Amino acid sequence: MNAELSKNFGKIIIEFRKEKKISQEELGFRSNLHRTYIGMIERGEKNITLENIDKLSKGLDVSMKLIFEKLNKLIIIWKNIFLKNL
Amino acid sequence: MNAELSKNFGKIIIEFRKEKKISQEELGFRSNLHRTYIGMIERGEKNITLENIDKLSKGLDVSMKLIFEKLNKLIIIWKNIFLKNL
DNA sequence: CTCATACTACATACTATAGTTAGCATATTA
DNA sequence: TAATATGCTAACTATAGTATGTAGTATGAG
Repeated sequence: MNAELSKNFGKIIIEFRKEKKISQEELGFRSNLHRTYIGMIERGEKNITLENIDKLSKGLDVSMKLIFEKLNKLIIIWKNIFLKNL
Repeated sequence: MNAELSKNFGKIIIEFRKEKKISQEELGFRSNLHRTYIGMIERGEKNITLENIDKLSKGLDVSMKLIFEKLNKLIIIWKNIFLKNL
C-alpha cells in the first residue's frame, strides 16, 4: 500500500472536516461510513476506494475535484521537500 | 458497489487512453497494472482504490485532479439527463 | 480545579470485495 | 488471414470495509 498517498489523503479529509467544524462521528453519519473508519482514513491506514471517496465528498459537501486539487498540491509540496533534502 | 460511478470513471480512463493512442496492454505496462484489470476498470466492473487511481494517472501522464475534474463534469451531465426524464 | 462529556486513537476480528492472473472467445485492423 | 486489441469467465489472495470495545485526550461547565 502507498502509505504516503493515503496519509496525504487523510490530511485533506481532516482539513475539510475541521473547516466544517464537525466530528469524525458526525462526518460518519453524513457520509454513511463508520466513525472508526473515518479515523483510519484520516490517519492514512486504509487505501480508500472510489465509492468511499465519493461518500466522503458528499458528507463533506465538497466535490471530488476539489479534494484531488488539494491532494495534488500537497503531493507537490512533499515532493519539493524531498528533493531539497537530496 | 456504486456501478454508475465506476462506469463513469471507466469512461474517463478510456478517454485519456485513446487521447494518448495507447492500448490497454500498454497502459498496463506504464501503470504497472494487469492488462485485464485495465479492461475491468474501463468497463466499470471494479471499485478502484486510491492507490490504483494514482498508478493509472501516472501511466496516463495526467494529474488525478484532471481525472476528477472530468469525472465531476461527466457526473453533472448524467445528473441533468436524469432530472430531465422526471 | 475536577468531573463529566465528547472526541479520537487503536487493537482486534470478521466478511466482503478489490487486486491479480491465466485462458479462451471475440472483435478490429493491417 | 495473421496480428493486435479487447471482452469475459473463473479462480485465488490480499486487503478494504465494517464493527465492538477499551483507553486516552481535550474541552467546557460548575
